[in-house]
Amino acid sequence: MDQSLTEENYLKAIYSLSKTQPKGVSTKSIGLSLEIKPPTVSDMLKKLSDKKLIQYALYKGVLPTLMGEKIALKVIRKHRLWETFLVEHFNFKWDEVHDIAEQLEHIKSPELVQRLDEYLDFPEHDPHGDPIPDKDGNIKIRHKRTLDQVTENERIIMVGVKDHTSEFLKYLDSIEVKLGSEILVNQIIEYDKSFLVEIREEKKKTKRSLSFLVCKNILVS
Amino acid sequence: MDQSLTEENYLKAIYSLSKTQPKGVSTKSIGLSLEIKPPTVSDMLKKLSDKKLIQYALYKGVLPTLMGEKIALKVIRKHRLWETFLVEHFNFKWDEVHDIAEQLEHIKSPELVQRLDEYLDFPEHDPHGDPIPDKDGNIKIRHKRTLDQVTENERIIMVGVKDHTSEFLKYLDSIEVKLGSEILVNQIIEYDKSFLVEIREEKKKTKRSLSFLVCKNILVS
DNA sequence: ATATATAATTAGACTTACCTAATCTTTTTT
DNA sequence: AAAAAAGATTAGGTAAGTCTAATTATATAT
Repeated sequence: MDQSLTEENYLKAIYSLSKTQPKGVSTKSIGLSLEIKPPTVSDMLKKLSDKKLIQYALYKGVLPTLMGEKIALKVIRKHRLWETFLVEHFNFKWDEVHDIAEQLEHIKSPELVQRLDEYLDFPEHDPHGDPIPDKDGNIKIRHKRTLDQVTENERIIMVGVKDHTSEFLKYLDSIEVKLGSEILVNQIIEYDKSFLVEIREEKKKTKRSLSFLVCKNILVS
Repeated sequence: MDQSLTEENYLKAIYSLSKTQPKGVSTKSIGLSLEIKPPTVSDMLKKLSDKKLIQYALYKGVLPTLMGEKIALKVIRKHRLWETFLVEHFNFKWDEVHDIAEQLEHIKSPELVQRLDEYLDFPEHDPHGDPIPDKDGNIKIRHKRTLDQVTENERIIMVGVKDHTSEFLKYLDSIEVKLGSEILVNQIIEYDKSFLVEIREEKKKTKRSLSFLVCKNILVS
């Protein structure tokens, strides 16, 4: 009945990749995402398919079944709840929690998840702005724009990141861009598509130049 | 450098058993404690011995080395800190936390343990009265009496349990005996060595009869 | 449309952690 | 002190999850 830690990781990866490969997730991309060689992935796909957790036909990409998706969402729920917990109660920074949550997400105890959710007062988003699935696996995927899609003179709010690496998150810290920051796009430089913006906090207003790559990884609404 | 989850469990079991088998822990008892068959235990003993985590000679009992003991104490520390956390902050009962802590104790993050310890304000005892090793692995093992060793008319304080099963803990709940309860031994019945006691709480005083077996599993000071 | 490149799978092997059956050692009993 | 019992180890095997090398299938490019 229960999945192994490894199976959970595969399902999570397949679920996430299916959002960008909706016609079927390739063996190769799963391997890249989990740092596992393709033949190993192939074996696991067979296994997950036998368990009816993914749809699989030889040489075609895979997609989670309803059951598989449900399991993936449970793991993602736990991951994001723990990240929220670590930041809100243990004073970790948003770039420090991923690896720990990667372990905590596999703790098996529905009761614990319930208490955690209550303790956090049923949060809807984790510290990176990602939505937290509810206990039935319902997730609100609001289709968000990235900052690079915003036009000149728009005023938007930073609501999430696409790149979750500690490197990127620390960079955002250094330029004082955080969830909830108000960003005014003053000018878009044609040449390199970089953005001149004004970041407005409580009292402070700061002018910054943001590269195209950085803009591509900032979610706004 | 790092131990596997399995190795950690063996070291923890060996450490604990060494307290009652100080001349050497038998293969059989390790197997019983971990519910693993002796030949499997033998294999692991060889492995742990190669890693210099236990002292081992064929057909003799084993004991942890300094390094092995240090690792065991780290795991025990995490287990007891998590149990404390679950009871104090997530409102679990003392009989519900063991299995969850059994999983949480293997989370690898020294930083997390440190924050957990701080969050709990550096507790010295877990919800069952067991001492929590400090971050250097120092543990205060106070040699405590069990209730059956107390003489008539003594007044003592309940400070721990020897039996950690949910069954026993729930029984104690049902008779309202908890850590810190004041117990007055009124009479010891010769025939079955049961104890007639008075349990004193804030306002209430309750008379109870406790069987010899129950007394054997209650630690007092 | 065929050749080439890319991707996926199969075949065979390794490690960890487990097992049973058989053997060897130590302890206990008579 | 020898026989019996208990305990520990060795031998050989299994399942999960990984790998490399070889093969097969699909996609791409002339």
